[in-house]
Amino acid sequence: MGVTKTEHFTENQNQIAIMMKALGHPARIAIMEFLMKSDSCICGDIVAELPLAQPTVSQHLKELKNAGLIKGNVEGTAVCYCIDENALEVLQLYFAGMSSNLEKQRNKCC
Amino acid sequence: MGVTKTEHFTENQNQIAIMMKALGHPARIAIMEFLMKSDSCICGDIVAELPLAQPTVSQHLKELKNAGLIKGNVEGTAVCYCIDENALEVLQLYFAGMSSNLEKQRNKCC
DNA sequence: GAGTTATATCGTAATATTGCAATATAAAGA
DNA sequence: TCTTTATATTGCAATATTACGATATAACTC
Repeated sequence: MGVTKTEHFTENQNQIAIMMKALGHPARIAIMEFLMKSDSCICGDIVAELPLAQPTVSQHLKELKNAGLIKGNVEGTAVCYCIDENALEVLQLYFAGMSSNLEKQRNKCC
Repeated sequence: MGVTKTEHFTENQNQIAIMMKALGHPARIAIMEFLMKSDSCICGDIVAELPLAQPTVSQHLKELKNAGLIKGNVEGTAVCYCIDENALEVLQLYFAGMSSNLEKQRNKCC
């Protein structure tokens, strides 16, 4: 097989999984951290920063964009990529909710 | 090729990516949510809950465990899986840090 | 328009993931 | 010990991901 059975899970579970999957690669984590720390969001600067070829970086950017984690603005010949704050908030709230939920249930088993 | 170039990224970036990757599948998100919501952490109950065959669920549990997100306790013939609170806290703090960082940098570009 | 610069897409090889049937293992009970 | 029950492992087919050279596209500059 090799096909994920997305249809058996809730829309929310699939949505979270898609975002997590996009973040499940060190290059894409590095891109997110670069966009967060740096003043620049120019694609060329990301390519220069990462130890990967330009087509590879372009592909990683595309995946982050498809997952809704970043957005891209064309500026002349350059493209400016930025973190989508809404997406990040979804993730932040998801994990905050999980953590506080765990707190309540402590020592229930194991 | 097809091999992730982990050696070019920081240990922290790789560690975060490993955990995110493990959560990058709806079945594994469903498992985490089940372990969070339910009183049970018995493997058999997870298998019963998920729309996947037992070997498939076993494999997903293994991946979550390898990523450090859950821990397993043998209890007779059953195995009790629980969320590793430390791992979840790492993720929660990671996203909280990102969110607050973004807040500061709002409207810098794009 | 020709050349330059920045980014995306195509094509492809190497490798990884997903899912499950079949089977193995390991503990509990008869 | 034999059987049952619960979980893990193996093996394999289908598919997805990763990386990059080659090439395409698209917007500036002259």
